[in-house]
Amino acid sequence: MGKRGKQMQTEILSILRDSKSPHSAYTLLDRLQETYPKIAPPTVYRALAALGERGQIHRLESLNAYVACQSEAHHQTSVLSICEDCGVVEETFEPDIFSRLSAALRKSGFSAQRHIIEVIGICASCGPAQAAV
Amino acid sequence: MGKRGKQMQTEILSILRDSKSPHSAYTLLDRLQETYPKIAPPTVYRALAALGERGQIHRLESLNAYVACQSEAHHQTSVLSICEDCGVVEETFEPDIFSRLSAALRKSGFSAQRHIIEVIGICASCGPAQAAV
DNA sequence: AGTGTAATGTTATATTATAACTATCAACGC
DNA sequence: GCGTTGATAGTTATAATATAACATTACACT
Repeated sequence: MGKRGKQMQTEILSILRDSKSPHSAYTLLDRLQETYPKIAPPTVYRALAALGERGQIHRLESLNAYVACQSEAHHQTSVLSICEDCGVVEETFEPDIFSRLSAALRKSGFSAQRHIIEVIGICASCGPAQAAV
Repeated sequence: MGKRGKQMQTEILSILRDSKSPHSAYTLLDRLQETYPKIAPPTVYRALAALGERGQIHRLESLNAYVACQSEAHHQTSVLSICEDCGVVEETFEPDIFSRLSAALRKSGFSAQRHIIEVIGICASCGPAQAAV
């Protein structure tokens, strides 16, 4: 890995960590171009791929967008909850659910390799309790 | 809903039902164009949206692709397992998992509205047991 | 027929992602 | 040092997915 690649990964990670809402690859590209005017999409996608492989970011498949991993234990599969209202994404660890899921599928001979769990809803801050305040 | 819309939905549903693997919107567009040479992407996306609302198809968020719902009970949320090898998608119903998931998130004040569960792995037909045959 | 509304058609374009090729650079043997 | 090699990064172009915006048609009601 060259210097430039690392640099981009660090920048992207820090942008993602500064916001709890997801960013698309092109939002990141725009942000990076403020500093590095000439970078192109493949640079961003390469950095995202490397960060993803190390478990430092998660891709939200339902949004085509990316968030920083909120845990120290990267590579632990997590549930991503997405607030429809404010866009905040939270990460929850429910290892039980993943093992039950794998077990259920194994009954029909399916061998699970990767789980995607995303839940769309309304977060605590945006929920009805808060609407009344 | 006009006649044409229904027609497209029926065609799409029948294409999806004829194959256990997912189709992208543009694959469907190509297929439909064999019969209706002039249709454009919005026609396909409108039909997919209507089918989705009625629970007759599922969108695979991780693949940007669509499959027919395999159950009679549409709108029951399901687990979609995707074989990395042959591409077959199976639908499994695990209501327990969804309720546990909602319950877990509710603890932190999140109110779940829609669950996306996709599991990538190797199906029974492609698995190691079969590789040996 | 005339009017209003919803569905459909059409054109254009936005958004997301990757292929394919070129250039750079660092490590290594000579 | 010098060329060779292999990996990384840059560049250009384009593929793939999705929707905005507006025009047209069909249809229900009077």
